[in-house]
Amino acid sequence: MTEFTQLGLSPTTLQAVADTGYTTATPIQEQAIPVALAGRDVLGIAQTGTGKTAAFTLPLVERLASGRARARMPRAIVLAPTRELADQVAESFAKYAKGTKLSWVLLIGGVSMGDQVAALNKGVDVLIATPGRLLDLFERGKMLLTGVEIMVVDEADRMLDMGFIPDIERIFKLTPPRRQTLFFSATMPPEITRLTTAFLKDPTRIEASRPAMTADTITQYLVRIPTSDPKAKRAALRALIGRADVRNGIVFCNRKSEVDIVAKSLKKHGFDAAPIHGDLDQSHRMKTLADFRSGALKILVASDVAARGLDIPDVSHVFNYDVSHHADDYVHRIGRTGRAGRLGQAFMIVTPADDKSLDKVLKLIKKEPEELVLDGVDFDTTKKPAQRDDKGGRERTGRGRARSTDKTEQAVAASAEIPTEAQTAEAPARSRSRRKTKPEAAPQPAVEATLSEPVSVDSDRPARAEREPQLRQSDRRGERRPEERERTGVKGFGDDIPAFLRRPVIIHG
DNA sequence: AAAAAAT
Repeated sequence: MTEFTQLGLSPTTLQAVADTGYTTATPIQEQAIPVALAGRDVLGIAQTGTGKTAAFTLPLVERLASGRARARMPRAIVLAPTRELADQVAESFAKYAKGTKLSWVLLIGGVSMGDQVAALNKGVDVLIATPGRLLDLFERGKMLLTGVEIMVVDEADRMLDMGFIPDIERIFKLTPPRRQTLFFSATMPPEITRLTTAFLKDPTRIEASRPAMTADTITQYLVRIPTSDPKAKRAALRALIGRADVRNGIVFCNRKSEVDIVAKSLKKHGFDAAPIHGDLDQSHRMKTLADFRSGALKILVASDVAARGLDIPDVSHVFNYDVSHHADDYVHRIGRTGRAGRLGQAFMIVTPADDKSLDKVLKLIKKEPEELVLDGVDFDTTKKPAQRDDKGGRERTGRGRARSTDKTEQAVAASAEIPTEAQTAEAPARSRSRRKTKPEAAPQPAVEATLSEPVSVDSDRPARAEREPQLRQSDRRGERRPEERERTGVKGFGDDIPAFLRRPVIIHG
């Protein structure tokens, strides 16, 4: 166990760390911080949740604290793949740089350039950016990158997935070769290796990967349904979400349009749900995420924008409404639960059309998720309501036993019952696709241990720090619209980034 | 089959 005090940080920085309540450094922090403080390049192989963000923010603050930026000449760049991730880095700066005179600005798309340009003109030490907006501003002549002393690349493999590598390469070339580079990636595909070979100088390689695939704090379940009918899938989803032990959760869909539909449907059925994906405007995305973090929103319906990296405190459940087409996305999705040693559950709704994607997922996770049978959910959406066998409540997929799919309450109530082995053994809905997985693996009795009293969203949630972050030099928004700093439910703030983005958030990596 | 990110 290494304390932050042993890492060579200055008293000012240590005070900022102490103010966050952290005392012990994570492995990646322990290894990366001394190397970065010494001015050397770092190649960090680390996932989200390892303390990565602080591992580069702290040395950055420390090394830049003494100097001062000139107009349009930033001294450091942090590149992140998504706007939300960039914002999280900014939150990290708000915490760790508060004892210094450092200034920084968030350069992301979806918000007006005015404030960003003004900050650049005034002179800002650190650019925290997504590649597109950074290059856009550069091309407009709003900055020079020849004064960059340190460049940080976060989640490089995800940037690769998103086609950002040419942009990253270009930004590298715009900065002086003698800069220090801190480069982070969860995996090292060849293209990323090539990049590090080209742009890092004798880097210290630090690996702090978490246990390879899926954490064993996550229990994975698989729910097979006999049809791809969206109505049936939504009915199954409601049955799962309605379970008593769902404190909060994320529902992942493969398409943005599906995210909207599912969120709307859930709301219609009385669930506290809201959508998030890349087509929603930035302020809306931020607000939804803030609500979800604070516990004001229970169910987040998301595209893969929320699969990785986002600093969402532990959720109790992840629901894969669609099976990911890419297996690694599945791993990232379910990694939103079971964090920090807590227990989490992940469910995957599988239709016959998903066999191919499912195979890839199963191969990657090298596990056989338990098959959960939804009692009392009718998947035959073509038939009229019929009587329900309340005594047993055990008929399953109702191929011939139709009930209306909108009888959510029935579905939910029934699904909370624990299927017995006898019941799971011959679920008719499964027979068709089970051969795709290991046929010899007997289905397990599912989720027995997980049923519990209903838990309110707000219970057992730590009180959020009330401390208002300091007004920064670059926080022109705050200067101009001070009233927004007080509120969290800001609507219609247009191009301004609202104050809730500035509140303290749990730090991770 | 998709999502993300500059507009």
